[in-house]
Order: sequence, then C-alpha cells, then structure tokens
Amino acid sequence: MVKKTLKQRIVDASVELFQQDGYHNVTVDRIVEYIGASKGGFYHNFKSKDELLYEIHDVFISYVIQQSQDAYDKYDTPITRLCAMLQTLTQVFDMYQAHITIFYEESRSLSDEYSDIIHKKRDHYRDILQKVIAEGQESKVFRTELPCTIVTMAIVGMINWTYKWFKQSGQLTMEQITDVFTDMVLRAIVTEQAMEEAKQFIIKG
Amino acid sequence: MVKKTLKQRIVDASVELFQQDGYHNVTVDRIVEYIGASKGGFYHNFKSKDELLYEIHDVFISYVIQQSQDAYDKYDTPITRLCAMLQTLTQVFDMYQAHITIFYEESRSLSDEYSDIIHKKRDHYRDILQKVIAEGQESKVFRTELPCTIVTMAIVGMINWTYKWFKQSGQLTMEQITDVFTDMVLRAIVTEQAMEEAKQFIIKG
DNA sequence: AGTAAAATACCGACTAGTCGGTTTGTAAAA
DNA sequence: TTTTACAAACCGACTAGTCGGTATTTTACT
Repeated sequence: MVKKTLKQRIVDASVELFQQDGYHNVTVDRIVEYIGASKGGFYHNFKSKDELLYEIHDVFISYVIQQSQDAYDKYDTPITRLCAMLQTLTQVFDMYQAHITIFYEESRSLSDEYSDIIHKKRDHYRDILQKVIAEGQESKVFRTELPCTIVTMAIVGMINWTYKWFKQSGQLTMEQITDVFTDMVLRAIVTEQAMEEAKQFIIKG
Repeated sequence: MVKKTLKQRIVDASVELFQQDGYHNVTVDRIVEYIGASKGGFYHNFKSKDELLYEIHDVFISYVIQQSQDAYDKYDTPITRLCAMLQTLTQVFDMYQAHITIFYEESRSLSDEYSDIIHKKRDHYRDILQKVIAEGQESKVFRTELPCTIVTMAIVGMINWTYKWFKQSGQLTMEQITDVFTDMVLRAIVTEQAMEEAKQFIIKG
C-alpha cells in the first residue's frame, strides 16, 4: 500500500481543494498541478470533472448508509439504535468533514445522471433514521405528539450542521459533542415512562 | 412603488436564479436576459457580479441580526427570549429561503473584501443566540452541564437546516415546525425547576 | 415657465482570458 | 506487438467585464 494510484491521488487532492475553494473555483489544471500530474492522466482516469465529483459524493454517502444500517442492525431497541446512529454519524462526519462539505454544497453541480443516484441515496440515509424514530413512537418510547418527519430533520440538521463549524483542533472532541447531542435529543423526544432506559445516555447535572 | 428600479429587479432575479442553479451556473448574460435588460445596465448598477452576490448576502444577514436583536430586547427572561428568537428565525427562514440558500452555499465565492464583513455578521448573529443560552445558564434556567457553545450550534443547525428541506407547499407550515423545534429545545435544555415556565411552550402529549 | 447643460441610466457589440476536454506522443508492462 | 498509463501541447466554447454610444432625468440659469 506504499504506492497510491494516480486516481486515488486525484480524488484525495480534489476533496481537499473542493472543500477549501468549492468545485467551480478549482480547475482541473490546478488539481493535476497540485499532485504533479497531467491532464492526460486525469482524463485517463475520469470521463469528466463531473464524474470525479460524483465519485466523491458516492464514496461518502455509501459509507454513511452502510454505517447507519450497521448501527440499526447491531441493536434492537429504538433508544439504543438512535444512540448508536448518532454516535456513528458524528464519527463519520469527523472523518469525512471535507466530503460532507462537498456533498452538501456541490450537489447542484452534479449532472442529471449522477444527481438522481445521489439524491436517492441521500433520501435512503434519512429514511433509516426516520424509521428508528417512527418505530420508537409506535412502541411509545418516543413522544408521539411530535411529527416524526420533523424530529428526523431536526436531528439531521443538528448533526449535519457540524460540518460548518466543527474544528478538529477545537476545544471539544467530536465524542464530547456527540454526548451533548445525544443528551439533547433523548430529553427532547423520549417519553416520561421510557426515560429510565435513556438515563444512561443523559449527562448528569 | 409601481416602478421597480433595475437594480432591484436584478437582485430579485439573481436570488431566484442563484438559488435554483448556483452562483457559478448563472451567467450575467442570463440574469439580464431573464429580466429583459442589458449587460450595460447590470454593470452600471454593480461593480462586478461579485458585488451583487455580496448585496444579497448582506440584505439577508443584516435582517436576521436586526430581528434577533429585536426579539432579545422585547423580552426579559431566557425562556421567552429563546422562544421569541426561534419564532423569529424560522419566520425569516420561511420568507428568505432563497437568500439563505445562497448565503450558506455561495459565501465561498465572495472575494476577500466582502467575505470578512459577512463572516463578522454571521458570527454576530450566532453570538446573540449564544448570549441567551449563556444567560439562561447563569440564572440556572438552562442546564449548566451542557456546554453553551454546543447547545447554540445544535439549535442553529436545527433551524438553518430547514432551508434544505422545508417546502412552503409541504404538509406542515413553518409555524407548526417552529412549535416542534421550540418544544424539543426547551425539553432538552431547561432545568427541572424551571420547567414550569417552559410548560406553555411544550406540546401536550 | 422654458431651455440648455450636465449628470444619470441604460444599451449591446466586442474582447481578453479561462477552462473543460481532446489529440497526439511515448515509455513501460503484459 | 498490443495495451495500459500517463505526459504535454492544443482547441474551442464560454463568460466576466469593457467601452463607445444613446436615451432619459435632473439641475441651473434666464
């Protein structure tokens, strides 16, 4: 593994550059110059700049979906599933902050063929989380007076937004932030009678 | 008021087009063609395409700051202030969804001179909210075991993310969504002993 | 009020530069 | 010998911004 393929080097460099300056502000020339390669090499590995953007999107969202599904499968109660998913997601966001920045800010630049695929996967990711919330409501573990779609999007928003402000060099680690998020979400949506199970995830005052 | 200035028409059209297709995918030619004007007219009103982008940013963020500050000044307890701010913010986001899309997705395209101004104002907006949280913690109305910076960003994320998914034509109005958000935030951060005051904002089960 | 002058608002053809993508060439591997 | 992997020069479409000019409004003076 000492030798990285040119393709991988292109992807890695692009992720970094796109995050910094945005897809449209980074030229193919700049990417290849950045890694000391040539345009010929670039277009040998990618049909188009657009295909590169798609690959970056797909690597990220496919990983998120798989991790979310794993977290779901690993546990069997709504509360533990939700906590595991929050844990997993923030962890992914910690690792893939550059990818997610591109994912959420450059998806409009994808051409139609790729755009459809990515949007379907993005919806799939949300559906996994929403399923957990809905199942929790069915078993009266989560408050039914809150619409599950809104709860889902509130959680998604809270987590996703971290890509805008989280700094790995900051005061708090992503683990600490996750604990706070988990606490807030559980207190917000768990019913009184189910709060006992959630207690272990709540920060003591 | 029957006659709109060309400048205003340019801004309005650009907001719409930028939201749909992104700043870089909308040419100056397309903007002026869209409103039946000319490039000369455009560059008579704006130094550059970049200045136009800045104006759109500034209109939005200045309004948000002013509304947030008003909400703060109008009330005098952390809970009422927080609720008023949530109310105000979601309302603004309902009206300015196009602006906020541009604000959060195209700010990287701002040149340095404008970028500094906008980032300062964005921080100012966050600080107003964070101040409310911090004051609530000082008076033991909000749980002190949660770091106020994280709580602030969790709330900001929850609200801001609405611009990605909220549809005015959707099932729920922004007012209904606000009620859910308010409920979740209050349950998440208000202390047991202060929950009595918050009760009025909580959705009954 | 009437009018000339000046400033403002706007037009549209043109340009210089940029950037995604192509083509041709070549060295090593299979 | 053919294929793979890359290099480097090149092309053509596109686009931000310019510039000389015209229409319209405002100002200034009689």
